[in-house]
Amino acid sequence: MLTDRQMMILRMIVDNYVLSAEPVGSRTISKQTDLGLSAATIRNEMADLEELGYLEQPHASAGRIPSQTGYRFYVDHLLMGDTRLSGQEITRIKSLFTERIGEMERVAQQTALFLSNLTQYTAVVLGPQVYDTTLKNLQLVALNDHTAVLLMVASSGQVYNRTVSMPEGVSIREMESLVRILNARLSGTPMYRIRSRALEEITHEVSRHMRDYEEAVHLLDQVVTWLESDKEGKVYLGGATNMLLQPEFRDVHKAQPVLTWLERHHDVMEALRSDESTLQLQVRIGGENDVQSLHDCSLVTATYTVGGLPVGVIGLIGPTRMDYARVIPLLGHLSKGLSDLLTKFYVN
Amino acid sequence: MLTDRQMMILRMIVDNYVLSAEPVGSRTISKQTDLGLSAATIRNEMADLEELGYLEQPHASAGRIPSQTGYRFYVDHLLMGDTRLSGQEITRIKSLFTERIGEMERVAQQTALFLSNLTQYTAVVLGPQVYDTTLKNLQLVALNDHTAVLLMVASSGQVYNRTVSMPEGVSIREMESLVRILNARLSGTPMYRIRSRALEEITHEVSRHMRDYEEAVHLLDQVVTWLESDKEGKVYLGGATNMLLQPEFRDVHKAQPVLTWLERHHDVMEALRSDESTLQLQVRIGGENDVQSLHDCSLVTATYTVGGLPVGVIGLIGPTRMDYARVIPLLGHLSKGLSDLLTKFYVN
DNA sequence: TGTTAGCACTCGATCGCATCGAGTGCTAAC
DNA sequence: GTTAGCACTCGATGCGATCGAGTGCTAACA
Repeated sequence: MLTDRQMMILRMIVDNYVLSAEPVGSRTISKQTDLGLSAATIRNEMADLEELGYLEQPHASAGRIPSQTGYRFYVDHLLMGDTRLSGQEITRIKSLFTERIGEMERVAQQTALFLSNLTQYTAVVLGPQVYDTTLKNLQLVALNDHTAVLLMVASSGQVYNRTVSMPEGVSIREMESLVRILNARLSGTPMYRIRSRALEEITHEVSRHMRDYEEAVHLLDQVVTWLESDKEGKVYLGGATNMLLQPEFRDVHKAQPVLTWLERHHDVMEALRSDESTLQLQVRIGGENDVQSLHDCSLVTATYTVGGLPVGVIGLIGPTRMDYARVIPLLGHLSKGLSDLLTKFYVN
Repeated sequence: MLTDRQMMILRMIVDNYVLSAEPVGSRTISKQTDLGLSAATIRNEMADLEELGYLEQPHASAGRIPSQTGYRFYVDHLLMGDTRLSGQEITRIKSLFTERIGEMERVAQQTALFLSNLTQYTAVVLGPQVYDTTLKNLQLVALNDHTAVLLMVASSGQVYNRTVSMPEGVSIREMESLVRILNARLSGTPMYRIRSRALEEITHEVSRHMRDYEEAVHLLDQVVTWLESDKEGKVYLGGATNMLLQPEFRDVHKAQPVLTWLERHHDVMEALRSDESTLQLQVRIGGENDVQSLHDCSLVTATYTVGGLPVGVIGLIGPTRMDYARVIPLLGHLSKGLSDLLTKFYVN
């Protein structure tokens, strides 16, 4: 186990390195500490800390930088209750969520921008995706004789739409009655049960309203398939180019894989969605990330909820040398605020 | 005016430079040309072309690179009918648009990805935005006692939604009847005329259904404001990080402004939307761009239409040294394909 | 036993300098 | 008008000297 002094030194090294991005020397620490310890003493401690695996030396005559385990220890044991947010920042966070809610989309996008502006890191917000949602409403709006828009509102307030063109032999009228039946019979049904209920109860009723039985079944199947299809949540990015501001990514070849990964929204979603079920705030440091491209990054994520159920994730991606002391409480407050806002709106 | 030979040399220099990103020397041209001209002759011509402003020399003992006017001349006079798309590529473009249309969004996003994959440049697609669209349908779907989703379908097939929370003293029922009235009275109305018609004809009818007259007027005003508010089209990017693949942007400080600009979707929209009304394909080379951050880039845009009316823009952003000979016909085909697809669906 | 001053040592960063080579401009000959 | 030849330019590359921040170790000290 580390002595108190070692912890203090480790902590100072991390704090310094986070700020400067340059290896921290013994003199620097010696000067900053108030327990008048000489550089030589610090050096001894630093050598010990390196042996224990908490520090690293980029090269023989350089200062020390925290190792991955060093950061891990810092995050797990040295940050307890250390919130480095100014009162001003906290009120700014709160005021962000006092606005009227407009579209869900806009809230998510704005949260991402806010986070990235405040931190100079890259923010990721996974749009709300509710698993045990039910079907609220289904509508068909005809655009012309052969095209219509199918609208679906979920109980979580999300709206999905797709354009459908009528197959030969099916009129818009028929399609409208199909949708009317579905709406009447299925509204309130959990999404994942839609198919079974549709097949059980509705098929024959639908076919009564349509001339072509084959087409009727086919069309019904298509609509149901769409309804139950994964409405993959969206990914909102803020400040992706902030990555380029970080000294460790000044080399294009370092930055490129990360930025490219960020463009693959599907992968991003997959990577973050896995943290969702544990309601905890998660910190993934460097190699702790499963994603290869993020091995030089850290990823801090928090889950936000509606009525206590996890529905989405907000997160920050930055270099391993991340300002955890700021980022962690920031995400904490923000996910709380977002949860409260959404809960107020979408829970009865 | 340039001689035929000068044009040929200019053309070869551009072609070479586009490929290699390195200044082109006289020997290179001399070898490639079949009219057995020696390097010295080419050198003379190149000196002339430089004096005329079509070429530049990065430094005294280097080869030549095209100047902005050089590119301009190349694009305007040397590319006529020169389509360097393989037959395979053309069929790939066509097949991209034979799929079923799902959501408009997906089409736009996929077009952007397709373009960026095919070119290694950054693709931008402005989602369809129709100006003289009419209101097709308005719906209110209640989520609970105090929250509902307001849906609007435009005649162009686009769907907009927003969450509304009931003010004190207004019930969901009342709101529903308000929306019903609006729907009955306004559907078919051009968007820009909604406010005047709403105020003229509807205000007093609405107030008959609501207890609180003040609230009624206020609510009506809010809904109308939302309806007529700019439904700003969306911006879809593809391969933004492709920018980093280009040698001219290997330096982070060169790439950063462009990538940051691309993140500001509103600015991107503004910059591209201006080209929309001219149905022509537009080429903006380097400094021809109004946007400062794009002074080292070229922007090629094409408009796509529905029923002959411009509704959106697709474009490519790359270094000034862009493969115009490929990019221009590519955008031409693609905008044509997109226009045809959308027209087939959305025009009766 | 823990702390500290002193000192030799290491190693990246920076600078100057020589070298190399692609490519030019110019001149003279064809 | 075209071309061979040649001196010249200038970025790129490589090498060695120098510099300095920071270390590890030893010996002295409290």
